[in-house]
Amino acid sequence: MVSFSGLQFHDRAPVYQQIAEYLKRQILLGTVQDGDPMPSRRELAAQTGINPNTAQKAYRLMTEEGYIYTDGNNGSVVRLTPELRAAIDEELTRGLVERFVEEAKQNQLSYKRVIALVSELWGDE
Amino acid sequence: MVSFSGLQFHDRAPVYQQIAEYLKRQILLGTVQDGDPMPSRRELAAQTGINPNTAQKAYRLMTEEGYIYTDGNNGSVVRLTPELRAAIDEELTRGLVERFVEEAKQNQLSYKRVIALVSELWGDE
DNA sequence: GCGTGTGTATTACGGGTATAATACAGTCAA
DNA sequence: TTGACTGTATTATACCCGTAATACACACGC
Repeated sequence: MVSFSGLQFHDRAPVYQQIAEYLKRQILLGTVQDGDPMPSRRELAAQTGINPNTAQKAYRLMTEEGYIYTDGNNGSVVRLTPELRAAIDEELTRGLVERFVEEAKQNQLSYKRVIALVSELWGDE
Repeated sequence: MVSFSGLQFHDRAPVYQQIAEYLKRQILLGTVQDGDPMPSRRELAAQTGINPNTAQKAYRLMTEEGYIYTDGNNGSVVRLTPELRAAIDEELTRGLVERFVEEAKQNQLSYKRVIALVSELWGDE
């Protein structure tokens, strides 16, 4: 059963999008695999403290994007193909860095300074 | 006269916030300096194709943040102190990188991979 | 059968954002 | 003085987001 107990919301994106993104992260981490059952709408809502309607909206989004499917009354299940996994990696990894680089350039930051700041702010490693 | 003709809006933030951020970028670039006159609300609205009320909202935000002040009926003027400039740099530079690093860590990206991706996607330089 | 849980749908409300249409008072040049 | 511009304010509408309260049909175990 896919768990959303570790999900912490922020206010920079709609809640239902954050839920979908959380699932994608779990997929990339290998925590969630093809065929894994999703909690019910009401259970997810209870886990995360949101409204069941918002949970339903998240499931609709994930269904539209192809990451889950719903079998009648038996709940929803994760669907994962190599293509979907590649799409997630593209969005969460390259897409993240692409948006950052674009914004950094828009702010006229130099490559050198960006690298220095990333190194400084990364902390350990 | 401060110009907003180069401003291109996106939909990830309210328009009035994007206007304020654009001014801050111009300040960091040195294009805008202390005492520079701002266009009128209606002129900014015409320049950028937005509603004068939204422009007014942006001016109110910039006034509250201290980057402009309004002299009665004579229009608004940019105010720039070393403290304000430092605050802008903190927000637009360090803040940007901080949010990126946080999100990258949340997605379990390694420091090494992030640096590699930034280098790859940066292009020239 | 009955209760519980399931997915799904509808309606309503509040808040934030943006637009739209005005309105008013002040300034200033013609 | 008149007209055009200025900043400022108000009201209305519309959309998205999230919550809230229901409602319905279906499936399953007791």
